[in-house]
Amino acid sequence: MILDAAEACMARAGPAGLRLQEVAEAAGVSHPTILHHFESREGLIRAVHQRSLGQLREMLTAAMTGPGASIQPVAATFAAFREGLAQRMLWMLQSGPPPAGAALPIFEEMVDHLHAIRLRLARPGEAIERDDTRAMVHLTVVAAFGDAVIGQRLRRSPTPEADAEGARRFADWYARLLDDRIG
Amino acid sequence: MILDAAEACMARAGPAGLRLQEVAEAAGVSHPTILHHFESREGLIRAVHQRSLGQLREMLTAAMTGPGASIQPVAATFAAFREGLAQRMLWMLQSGPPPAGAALPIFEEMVDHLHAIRLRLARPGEAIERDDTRAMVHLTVVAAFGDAVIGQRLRRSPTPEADAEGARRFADWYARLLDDRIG
DNA sequence: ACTGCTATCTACAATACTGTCAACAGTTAT
DNA sequence: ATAACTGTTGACAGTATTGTAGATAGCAGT
Repeated sequence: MILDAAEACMARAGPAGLRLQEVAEAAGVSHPTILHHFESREGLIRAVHQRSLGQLREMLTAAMTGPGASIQPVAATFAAFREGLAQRMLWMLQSGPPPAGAALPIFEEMVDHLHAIRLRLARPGEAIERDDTRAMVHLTVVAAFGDAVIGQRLRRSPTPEADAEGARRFADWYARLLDDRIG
Repeated sequence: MILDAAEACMARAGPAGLRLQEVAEAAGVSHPTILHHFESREGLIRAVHQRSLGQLREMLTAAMTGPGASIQPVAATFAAFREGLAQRMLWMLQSGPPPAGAALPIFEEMVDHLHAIRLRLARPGEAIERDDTRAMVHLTVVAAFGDAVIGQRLRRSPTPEADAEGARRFADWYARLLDDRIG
């Protein structure tokens, strides 16, 4: 699939470093074939982003609606960002302004979701601020994103496996931190 | 200055999108002059990263050794990342493997610094885990990085000024969250 | 069978980009 | 003054990259 090949090439140098010849070779076609399907180099990049946007929504929705109140969803969010979501968001950011609206709706859904949980768990008379919930979700997203992008450089793990384990432990630690704040 | 021009050009498309002609024009010189000083395009990019590395260390040290136990340093860290530190780290990440060691020492210093504060504030008999401190610093760095890169897209601020204000409020909120955990 | 459509290819054109070269000016040392 | 060195430049070479054109093959509908 050409889009997969394009993503693989972007992994090396980002959207600006994408080369049609390279994508073509990776996809096992000639480069005019790519131009035939996507109009231009820019069109190919747009198509990659379009697909990424759908995957972003899918992965975050799955993470959010999983079992558990906080630990599980937070761990799933961190995992999703590590498994390519962060890189795709990065590529979209680096390709100029977002295609209108883009990722905001899913973020608002996450806020709604967590706020409902907090209201359900609240002790009678306890005030639950929506801004507070929004900040929690914001922190979770930026931390998951940041950890996916630079986390590996801060951990001094010798192997990728050890790094993945360290990332899991950090996500769990963070989930408990959030839990203390929620409960 | 050529390095400033190179950074300005990178701001558009990252290291992979850097064009010597473009840098030359921005710097007011011809492109062979750049090659004369930096050997090659790669050499120019390396030089930019070398300088960025020094600035990174400088900014984080300044943020860390500022007044206050937690609120001020955390706010300063977030501000530093927003003022270009995050973008420079991103460029370094996108230019292949780091030049050996690179940013780790400053991270360890931050852990030491915060851990000393925690030990000083600890009630007698209270156990302070170093791994816990490390996780706090890790969270602070990845969150500051993440907020600098994607924070603007999550806030729906109409103007850059409003966004900056929102970022400040979020940094304060986070600093208080950390304070509760420390104190 | 013929027509039109789609996907694909090879070959090519036009441009963009990096890096080299020889020349030139300014500065410093002898 | 002259030589050497440094920083700069325009012109150029070689290659890479995007995009175009025409030819070809497969396939569906008539």
